Amino acid sequence: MPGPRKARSDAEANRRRLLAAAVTAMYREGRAVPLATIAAEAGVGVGTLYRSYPDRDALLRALEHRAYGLLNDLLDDIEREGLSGLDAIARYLTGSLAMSDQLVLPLRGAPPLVTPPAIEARESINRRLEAFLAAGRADGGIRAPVNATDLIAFCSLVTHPLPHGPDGEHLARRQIAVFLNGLATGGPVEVPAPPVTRADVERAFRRHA
Amino acid sequence: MPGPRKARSDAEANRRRLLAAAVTAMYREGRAVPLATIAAEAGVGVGTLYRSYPDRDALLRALEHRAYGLLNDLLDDIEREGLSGLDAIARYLTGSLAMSDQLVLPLRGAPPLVTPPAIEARESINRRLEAFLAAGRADGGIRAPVNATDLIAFCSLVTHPLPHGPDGEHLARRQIAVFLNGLATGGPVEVPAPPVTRADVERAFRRHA
DNA sequence: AGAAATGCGGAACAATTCGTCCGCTTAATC
DNA sequence: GATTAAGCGGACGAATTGTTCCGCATTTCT
Repeated sequence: MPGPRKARSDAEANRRRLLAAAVTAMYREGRAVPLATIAAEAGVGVGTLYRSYPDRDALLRALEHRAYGLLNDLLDDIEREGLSGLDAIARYLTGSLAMSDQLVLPLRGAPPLVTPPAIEARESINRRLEAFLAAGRADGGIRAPVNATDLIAFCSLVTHPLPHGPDGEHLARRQIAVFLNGLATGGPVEVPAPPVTRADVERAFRRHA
Repeated sequence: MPGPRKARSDAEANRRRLLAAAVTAMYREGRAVPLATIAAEAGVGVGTLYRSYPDRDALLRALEHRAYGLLNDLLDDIEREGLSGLDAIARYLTGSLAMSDQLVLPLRGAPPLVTPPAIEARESINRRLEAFLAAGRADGGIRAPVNATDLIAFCSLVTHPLPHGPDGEHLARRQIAVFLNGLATGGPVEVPAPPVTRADVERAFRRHA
């Protein structure tokens, strides 16, 4: 019996190129970028794109999965360097920022993947960030009672494509710095519910054109 | 000579309905929502939409303009209440969050409007926030050397549509609280340039699928 | 090298979305 | 109420984007 032949090596290379092109094109033109553009920039035909990723969702899922891999790699590096507490978190945030063009789109928008590996990847990130927080609270570097979810939310915000100009990154670093300062203090982590009620908003809304 | 007749009153009402529908639909389905959907939800025909806003850009410009109006109204309220310093900023951020579904889309993406009224509106916001910051530094409530641009950037981030679920708003309030804590402290507002170099990113990127 | 199957490209077709145009409705005016 | 023109709706052709399909190139294996 002629067992199943090994997969062709060019297929995987193409998938890699497609993901890279997808992330770049989406970062540049938004999620709605035509799939044909992605294929062209990856240097492959549309057929190749559709074979690996039957629809846009499949592509986005693959990007999400890849983003988890990148973040876990970053955490590997941080742990390997022996960082913990606030330093580790600072490193995590700046590291995420540095590769924000690879992470941004996949991690916002559609509901998160519920496949076992994706769940495990998210839990890994969560677990490791919680460990940094616990260490920071132990050594006094972190006093605010935040949790890993808060960190991830902030990270997701600050790595978003920034308004305009190349000062975007500079601005993002300032945001990170203020956030880290906030973590270091013991102030409240909850702000009162919006003093502006829904009714107020609608009044203003009607007042205005 | 029969002078020019007064404009019909239904036209402006339709424009208002269109803007409201646009902001809602875009918040729900993203910027790329078909214009026909917006028209349908506003209860008007597409022709009416195109008459007032010849293309998508014109619509987005109108939304941006409206967003500036809403923010300046909010600042009016805050000043009328006699708030200043950190309190005023807290109010500004939570107030913006409360109407984030009205602000979000217009203020991100395309380059900002350069028409005189838009410029004046932005300068007004900037000026008033700088005044809050100055007051806060004077009364000691704010020690971080941030500027109005930093505030606006944070606001723009935190009012973005939140990942999922109705805890989104709760999460956003926690972000605001940490940010305010950060403002209150005198820590550095700059974090070192990313310790992860571009080369590192690309290595990780290649290592991963 | 030759055979077999895997994967590729991109033309062709289908589905959306855009934006225009024109006959009809309705508000403004007398 | 009659007149007038601004404004409305929505069908329709154009343009863009999504998806399939199949002949051909490439890789793997003998």
